[in-house]
Formats: sequence, structure tokens, C-alpha cells
Amino acid sequence: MYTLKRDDLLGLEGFAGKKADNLLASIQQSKQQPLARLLTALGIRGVGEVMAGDLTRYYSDLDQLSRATSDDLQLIEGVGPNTAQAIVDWFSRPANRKILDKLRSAGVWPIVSQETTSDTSKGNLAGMTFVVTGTMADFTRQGVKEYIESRGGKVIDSVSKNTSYLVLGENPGSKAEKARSLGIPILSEGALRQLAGE
DNA sequence: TCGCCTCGAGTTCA
DNA sequence: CTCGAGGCGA
Repeated sequence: MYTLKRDDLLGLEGFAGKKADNLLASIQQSKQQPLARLLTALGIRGVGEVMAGDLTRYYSDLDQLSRATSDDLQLIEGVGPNTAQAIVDWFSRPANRKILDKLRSAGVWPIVSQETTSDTSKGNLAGMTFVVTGTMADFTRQGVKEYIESRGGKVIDSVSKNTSYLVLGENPGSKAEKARSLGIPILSEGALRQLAGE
């Protein structure tokens, strides 16, 4: 694999020393993403953001995961025969093994990340589950999620009777209706902050 | 068999 | 962002 050199950049217009250094540093930085993030990007059927996070709690790098059998995987909460098989199949494909080789030789080989063990025992929202619908004024969706999770709450994306609160924004979808019919308490953005103790 | 939850793809809007 | 499909656990 060809590795971009600092001198390559210096030949380009507009790339004086500092800018070149910044770019190279930025590229290096991009290789330091959490394992769960890379796992999601592999495109294994049934493995999205949440599943990937769960998997990294049991397997701390791709080598370990690639050696897992279907039975091993099914011991994990939320992983059944179907998903387990999809994972085993993915790692058995020669084309995918090549991808892994390339990642490894490019230095993209994350091990388990710092995050995710967000202990749910702390924070004002501990033990509560939230569903967010509509658009928030002061938050991006990711932002609301982080806000809630950092205070011990959990964010899921469909309303059920287990949902503690529905956080309602502008232009809500069908979730608002469902929450109402289930008698789920509805929170405005401000009410959420209040509940969180702001 | 059913309800809950995640995934994944389609839509809409700035 | 929404919403339907389908996997998983009970």
C-alpha cells in the first residue's frame, strides 16, 4: 500500500508545511475510531450501531470475533441463530478476509474502545427509557441521545409500554399518536432538561 | 405466538 | 427523521 508522504503534499499549491502536517495528522486520527464504528461499517447483516456495541463487549478485536463460532455468538443477549450465522458467514468470505488484511496493514485495527460502559446507575435519568420524535430546537438527534445517555438514560427508537417518556419536538411522526394511546408521558425539550435537573 | 427492539432504507428539508 | 420488516426473548 502506498503511504502518503509529507513531501507529496508540499508539491501541491496551497499546502505549505503546517497545512500538510495538519492533513497527515488528521488522516492518522481517522484511523483511531472505536471498534464498534468499524464493525458497523463492515456491513454485516443485522449488525448496526447497537449490535456492534454489544459485540465489542465480548470481543475486543476483529481477530477474536472472526474466530467466534455460531454457538459462541448466540450466548450474547440479542444474538440469535440468524445474526450469529450472518457474522460467521461474513468472516468466512475470502473477499471479506482480504478487506481485513488491508485494514490491518493500513494500521486500521481498533481494539475495544473507552466508551460504552456508561454506567446506568448514575445520573438523574438512570433506569428510564426515552423515545425521541420530531425535531429539537437546540439539539441534533445525536445530541439528544448523548445528553440522555450521559445522564444514565436509555434511548430507543420505538414506543412501547416500557417507554418512560416520549420527547416531543417539531413535526412529530406517528410515535406521538402511539405514545398518547399508551398513556406514555410526553416531554418537551424544556421538560426534559428539567427532569434531568438543569 | 406476541411484543419489544434494532436494522435498514426511503423521505424531507436546510 | 420516519417507518415497516424481521430477529430475538419470553
